[in-house]
Amino acid sequence: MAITEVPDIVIGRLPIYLRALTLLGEAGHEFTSSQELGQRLGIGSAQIRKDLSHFGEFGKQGTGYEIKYLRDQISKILHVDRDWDVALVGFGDLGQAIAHYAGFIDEGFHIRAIFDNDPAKLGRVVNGKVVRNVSELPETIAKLGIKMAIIATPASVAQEVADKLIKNGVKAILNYAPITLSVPDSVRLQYIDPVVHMQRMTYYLD
Amino acid sequence: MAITEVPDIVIGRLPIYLRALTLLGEAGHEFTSSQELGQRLGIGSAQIRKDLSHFGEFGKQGTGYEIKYLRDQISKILHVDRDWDVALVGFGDLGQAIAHYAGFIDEGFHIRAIFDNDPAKLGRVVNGKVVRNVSELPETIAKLGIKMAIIATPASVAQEVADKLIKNGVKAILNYAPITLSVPDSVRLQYIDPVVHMQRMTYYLD
DNA sequence: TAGATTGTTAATCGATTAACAATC
DNA sequence: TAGATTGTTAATCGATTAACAATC
Repeated sequence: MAITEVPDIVIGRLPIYLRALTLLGEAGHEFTSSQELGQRLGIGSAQIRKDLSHFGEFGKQGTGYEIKYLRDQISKILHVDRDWDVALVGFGDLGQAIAHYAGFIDEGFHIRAIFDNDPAKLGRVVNGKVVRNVSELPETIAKLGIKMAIIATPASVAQEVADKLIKNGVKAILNYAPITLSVPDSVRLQYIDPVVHMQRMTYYLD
Repeated sequence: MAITEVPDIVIGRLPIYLRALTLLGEAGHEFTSSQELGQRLGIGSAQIRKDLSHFGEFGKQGTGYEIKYLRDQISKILHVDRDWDVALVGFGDLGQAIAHYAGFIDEGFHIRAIFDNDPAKLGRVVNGKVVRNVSELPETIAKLGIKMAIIATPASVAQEVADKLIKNGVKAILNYAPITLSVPDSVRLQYIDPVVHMQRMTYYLD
C-alpha cells in the first residue's frame, strides 16, 4: 500500500467541518450525520464521509458521529489542539482590525508581535503587545520561534516582508496584500483579497 | 454548438489575472505572454490560455498579449468596467476597516450605506456615509438599488441579515461572519474567514 | 428485528496539462 | 525567413458522486 497524500482540497474543507461541529455542539446537539452536516454546508454527504475516511473511522453505522469526539479528532488532525504564536506585519486599518479580532484568540491563534515602519505607530500597545519597527522583525520572531505570520502591508512591500519572515523561520503566511507572492514550496501560503471575491461575483451580475 | 457555461473556477482566476496585468502595466510593461503571466502567478501557461479561450482570442502568435488591451477585456468580462454600489452591515473593528479600505474604491466598489444595531455607533460618519440602524436597511438599499453587500456582523445574526438583504434586492454577498449561510441559487456568495485559512495551514506545520 | 447510516468501491464527471498546427 | 507564442485538441489526471454491503 503506497503512502497516499491527502489532497489539499480535502484539508481545506476540514476547518469548515470543524466550524459547523462547534456550532452544532454549542446549540446543544450531541450527534450528527454526514447528511445533516452536508445539508448545513451545502456539500454532498458522500463527500464528507470520503473526506473523513482519509484519516480514520469516526462514525457509527445507524447513529452517525458524536459531535464532541469528531470535533476533537479534526482538531488534532489540523494541529489546532494547541496554541499558535503569530506575527502581524502592517498596522494600518486592516492590521489594527486583525490585532483586535477576538476570533483568532478563541481558536488559539495569538498575535505575539506586531510590526510597522511608520514612526507614528511605533510603541503603541494592543492587547499587551507593542508595535515594533520592522527592523526588529528578524531578531524578534527568531527569538520567539514564531512559525506563522500575517501580512497586512501595502502590496509594494509584501514580497520583501515575506522574504524576511521566511528567512527568520516562518513556515506559514496569511497574505492580505493584493499581490501574488513567491515563496519556497516548504512555506504554506494563503491569500485574502476581498476585491478578488467581489470581482468574482460581479461576473454573474448585470 | 451547445451553449457551454464557463466554469466558476475559471471566473475565479480572472480577477487574479486582472491584478497581475494591472501590476505589469504599472511597472511599464506593454506586452506579456501566457508564460510570463503563469510564472508570476504560479500557474501553467496552458491553463491561462485555456481560461482566456472561453471568452475569445486576445493574443497574437509570436508576441503574446497587449497588457492594456487584455486588461480592458477581462474588466468587461467581469463587469468591473463600471462602478458598483455596496452596502456594509456591521460596524465593529472589521466593518470599520472595510469602510476605510481604499482598495475597494480603487477598483470601483463604493460603500454607499452602512448599518449596525449598536446605538452607540449610529450616526457616525465615514467618508460621507452615516451609520444607520439595521431597521432602516430594507428601505435604504431598496431605494438605492443596491445589488452587493458585505456582512461583517457576528455569526449569530449573519443569516438573518443575509435574508433581509436578499429580500430587498441584493444579489451578491461577501460574508465575513464565520458561518455557512443558506441563500437561493440566484444569489452569489463568497466567504472570507481568516481562521479557516490559518487552520488550513497548521495541518502542514508541526 | 427494522431502520439508519457508515466507510468504501466503482463510475462519472470535470479540470489540468501536454503537444502541436497555425501564424504573427 | 526563423523564432516565438497563440488557441485548441486530445490525453491525463484528480475529484465528486452514486450505490451498496456492512453493521450499529
